[in-house]
Amino acid sequence: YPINISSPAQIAILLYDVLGIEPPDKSKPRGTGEEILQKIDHPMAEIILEYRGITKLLSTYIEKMPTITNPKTYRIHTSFNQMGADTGRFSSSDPNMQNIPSHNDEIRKMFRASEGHVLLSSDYSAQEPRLTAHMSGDEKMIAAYKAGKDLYVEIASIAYNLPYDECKEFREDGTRNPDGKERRNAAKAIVLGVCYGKGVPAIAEDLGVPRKKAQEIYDKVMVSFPGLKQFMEDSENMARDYGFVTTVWGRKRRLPNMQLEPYEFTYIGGVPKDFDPLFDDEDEFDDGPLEVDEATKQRYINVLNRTYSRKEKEVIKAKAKNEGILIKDNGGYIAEATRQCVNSRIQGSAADQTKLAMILIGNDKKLKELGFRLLLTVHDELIGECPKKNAKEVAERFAHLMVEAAKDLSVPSKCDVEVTECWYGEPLQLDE
DNA sequence: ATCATAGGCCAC
DNA sequence: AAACGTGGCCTATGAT
Ligand SMILES: [Mn+2]
Ligand SMILES: [Mn+2]
Repeated sequence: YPINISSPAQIAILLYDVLGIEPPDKSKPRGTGEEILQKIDHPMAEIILEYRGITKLLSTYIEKMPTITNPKTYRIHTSFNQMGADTGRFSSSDPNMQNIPSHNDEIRKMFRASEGHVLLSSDYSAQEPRLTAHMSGDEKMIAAYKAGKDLYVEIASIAYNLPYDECKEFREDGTRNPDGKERRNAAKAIVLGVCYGKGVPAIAEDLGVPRKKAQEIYDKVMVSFPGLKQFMEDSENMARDYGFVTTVWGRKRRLPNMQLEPYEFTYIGGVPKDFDPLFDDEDEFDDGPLEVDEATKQRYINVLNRTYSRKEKEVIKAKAKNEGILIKDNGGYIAEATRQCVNSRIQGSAADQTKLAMILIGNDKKLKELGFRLLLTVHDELIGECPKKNAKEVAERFAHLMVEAAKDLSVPSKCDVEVTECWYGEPLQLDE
């Protein structure tokens, strides 16, 4: 029988039914995602992965772009959606120019500066961690950035109890240190994971270390940077109290789910199971459904809070249903909102900074005189073009204004500028 | 044809 | 036993 290799459903039939392979991830018994296929030791899994990789690039980028270029200018015109993301970030669509593969030599060559011009791309270095350091006020984090240190290296050295230099990718003499790189990567994964609300088990999985080891590192990071832990708790409390969180520059993100009750109770049918209108002397029924009384709610809440297993919770809910009471569990929504609290403040502050930089750059007379024009924003990065001869002057001004966008913070900002012919291409030398 | 959803995957 | 945040676009699939 022919099968469609582009159909996840048909691939699942092939792998799990026809070939009888055991699903590596029990929570996704029919999954065919990249991580799952990598764990399957069968030539078919490898072939599917290869096919996916190629067709993704082919359909989304290589075949798509030529069909939407302006026939006269050969330019592509994207839409930047000012309110595209709830955090304050732009989104980009039709086409999305914020997810062009950056590690693929073939695709990046597609985008070039116009004749006689160069592309300038300036990327904030560690934008989000720096803003996290600022917002948290954590002395050690701030000190690390003030001293021009690499925070991830700093954290690795604390977590592993090793000198700073043992946690760097490169040694003083310029030779590589694979152990150092691994330590730094682990620290980076943990800091980012913490900021995004990742749990310890998932961090362990990422790092390929036992859960216990991941927990150790996690705890050490939290103890070493008390301001960070406080910042996370403050962010959650802000959202619980006010229903929103704010960024460094005052942008709000509403998170109403933080104010949900963990459980909501309603009578199925609007009245208790034993409700008898003939013997009910209160007229509450006319005003809508009856509310479950506090004592009953509390009884269920006490039982529910005694267990952490989803299965047992389901049993309790089923029992309640049998007694005519519907229990809505908001735990999942609250957990999600709790992760969004911290992340939104960080991501939103970064978006603010980048947008402020865009305003400074768009209003700058000098850049205008030098023929510079902003083309794209990719969250922590701005891309523009200018005449080749002005490249050096523009590059300096460009980066300066991006740093200037956040000048009164407790940590410095830093930008890396690249001047290229093609997007992500080989850096050009800037003479004169 | 157009729309909605799911699974999957690209970016930061 | 535990979803890591923010997006958009691809194909498949089933409904209108
Ligand atoms: Mn960056
Ligand atoms: Mn970037």
